[in-house]
Amino acid sequence: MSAPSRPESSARTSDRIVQELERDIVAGVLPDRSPLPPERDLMQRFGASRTVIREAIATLSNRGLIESRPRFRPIVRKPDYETVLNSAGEVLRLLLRDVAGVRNLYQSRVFIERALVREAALHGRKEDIEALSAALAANEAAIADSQRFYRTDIAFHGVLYQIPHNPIFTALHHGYASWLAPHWERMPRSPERNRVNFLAHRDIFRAIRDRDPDQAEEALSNHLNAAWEYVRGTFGTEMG
Amino acid sequence: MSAPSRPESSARTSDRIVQELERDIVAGVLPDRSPLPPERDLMQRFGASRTVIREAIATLSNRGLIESRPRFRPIVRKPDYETVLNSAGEVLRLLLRDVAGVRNLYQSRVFIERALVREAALHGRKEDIEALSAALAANEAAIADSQRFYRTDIAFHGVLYQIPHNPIFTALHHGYASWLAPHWERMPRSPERNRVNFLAHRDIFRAIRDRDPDQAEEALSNHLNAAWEYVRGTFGTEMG
DNA sequence: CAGTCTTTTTGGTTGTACCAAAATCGGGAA
DNA sequence: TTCCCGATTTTGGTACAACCAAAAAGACTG
Repeated sequence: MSAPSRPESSARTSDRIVQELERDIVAGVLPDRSPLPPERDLMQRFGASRTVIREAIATLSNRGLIESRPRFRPIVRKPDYETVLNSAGEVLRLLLRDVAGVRNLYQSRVFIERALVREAALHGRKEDIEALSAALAANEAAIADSQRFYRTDIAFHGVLYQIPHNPIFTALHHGYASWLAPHWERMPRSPERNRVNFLAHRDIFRAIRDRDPDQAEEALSNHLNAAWEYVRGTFGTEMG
Repeated sequence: MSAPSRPESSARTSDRIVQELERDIVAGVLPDRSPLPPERDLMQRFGASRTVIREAIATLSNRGLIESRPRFRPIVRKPDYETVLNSAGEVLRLLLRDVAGVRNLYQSRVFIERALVREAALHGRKEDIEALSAALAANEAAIADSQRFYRTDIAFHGVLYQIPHNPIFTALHHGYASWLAPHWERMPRSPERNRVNFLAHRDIFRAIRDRDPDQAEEALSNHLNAAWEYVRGTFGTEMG
């Protein structure tokens, strides 16, 4: 176990190149947002064929360390937590084709947010509460405009993810939003429905403001579970 | 916004092949654990050059949909949540080179586990409590053997991640274990230290068994924060 | 039937070549 | 001079042919 159980036959040239370029990117030798050197330059630098170089580039692209639109020079992207979640998302999407996958993901979201509202109620700073209050106001102001309401809805929940001041949660929020979006966007919307959601948000906010974690958690649970029930119908077949 | 904002110049042949192979893998046409067809077969099937085929294979490999050891036939891997977390992990590792990254990750773990022990205390079933009890016993039995203690330690925490019965958390536990392992393994160990950790586990377990979520959460916080303080010293420089 | 040796298959890599689109350059028009 | 447009160069996308070494498969022998 403790032995280096990875013979790790790193005999693949492209892997070496990937590693080296990764180093350069995180170290800033290849600055963020700058274009990657041309493939023909890289093959000279690494003494490898273009095939190998392109393989390395493809790997970096899949990792999210470079943005490569089809006919353009790849752009270097210094990795952050968004990058991490994005690369996970590409595979995750395959698991969201059936309802079970969506349910698992949504359940995890509810679980996280329950903890987040507790955290907000117990340790949220004054600025956090104010940010929440502002997001709530924006949410209310958008009730008539379902398109805008959707965005302020996401933003309200987003504030919760910022309270721990941990970039992982910020990224996670964006992840949830983008992964669930395709399923959520087909949910029928209306000012009445928006109003219901706004009121739920208000309940959550008030519980947090009043420093009542149990109440906050319950309000959030009710809100998200109701939303789930609401979208259930939009799925094709049955579900658990 | 609502317009298909993705011109998505799908001019890349390999992308099409990737998609098609992905379909085959999730649909089971290419069974899990079976070897991928030889590259030369694939180039005939898709009417593309080997260059393109290999690019597609590289992409699938990076996504975790096939396991490709250097000189062997790639093995098809039907994606699950482990796959998702693994592919995230490859990028995440780059962010764990500095202490801030490790701290962020560890903080998130503490946050999750605090919620998990609450959940266990409030809604854990009898079997869950029993599993926890068994893991605790194994943990105690391994106090003298630091190597084995480490494993039972991870296993004890792992039980917590299984209580929500959501495969995402199971995968997340494996993720945390493997991502943090390189930093944790350099922590000095001793039977005395193991005993301290075991007692902390026992406190957590008792609080859960007694259905006291607040107590469970606090016991877990103490345990994990103490562990963090303990490994702080093993890092090179200062930290926040 | 087991174990060993030979042949075939297959992945890893290189090199070259061609095309089309992007980036660059340069000259002419305003 | 400045700006715009067209010609030229650069660069990414794809294809084909070939070679090597290791793996897999098959044949052969004890």
